[in-house]
Amino acid sequence: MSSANNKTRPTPARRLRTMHETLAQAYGPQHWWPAKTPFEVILGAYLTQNTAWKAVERSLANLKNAGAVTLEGIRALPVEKLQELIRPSGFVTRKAQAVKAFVALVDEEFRGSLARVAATPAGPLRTRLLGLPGVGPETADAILLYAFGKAVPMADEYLRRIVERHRLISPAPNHNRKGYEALTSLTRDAFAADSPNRHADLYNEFHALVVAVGKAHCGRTAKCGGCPLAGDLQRYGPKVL
DNA sequence: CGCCAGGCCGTGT
DNA sequence: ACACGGCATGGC
Repeated sequence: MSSANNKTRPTPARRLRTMHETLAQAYGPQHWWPAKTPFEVILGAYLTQNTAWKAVERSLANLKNAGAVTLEGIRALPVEKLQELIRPSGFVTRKAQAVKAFVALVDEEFRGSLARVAATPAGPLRTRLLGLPGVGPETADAILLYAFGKAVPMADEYLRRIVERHRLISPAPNHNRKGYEALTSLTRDAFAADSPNRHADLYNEFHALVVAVGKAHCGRTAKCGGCPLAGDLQRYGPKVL
């Protein structure tokens, strides 16, 4: 046997489901995504790529002042002006072009209607989004889940760290596409026993809680002191990193 | 003043 | 397939 308590150790999916409850107790309802409209969610999803949310807030404030938190607002904006407005969140060349490309997709393939985009089934829509420049799996899933309410689990750097540090999955290949899918697959498994009509809400809340705990405790170096999940790690994990 | 943030992409092996 | 830098900017 590899360890003394193998028999009583829950499956990784079970542990993750329990961690969701622990986080929900610790942090309460998160009311995600922090945005008023689906399009604002989408803009935030682009802008927050490898960027602190605080910086995204300043960019969104700039866009609001310019009346550009709408499809038509972005359409009317020259890319140079768009770059200027989103400058606080960095990677402006790429992000401005990427946002323009999203609007172009809506215009050219959905006749300018975000509602028509939202009405598209999650699978095909995910493929379309992944075909856009500046949209990887996480951005695509954030849009599907938080802008359009699809029952799509999402993962991020924080979840990867939590899952790795708690040894829920093997040390794993770094960062690549396969690693991301392992995380979303594990998340699906974690909530598989829950009613399907609750999955969208559960995925929504779970990721929001992961970010909440992640910001406080799951930086590049772990800050496990005071972490609500420390008990789980102590009980089942080999050691705190 | 360095490190880093709610990733993605191109290039090299 | 997978590792590795670069990408821009501002907070702490």
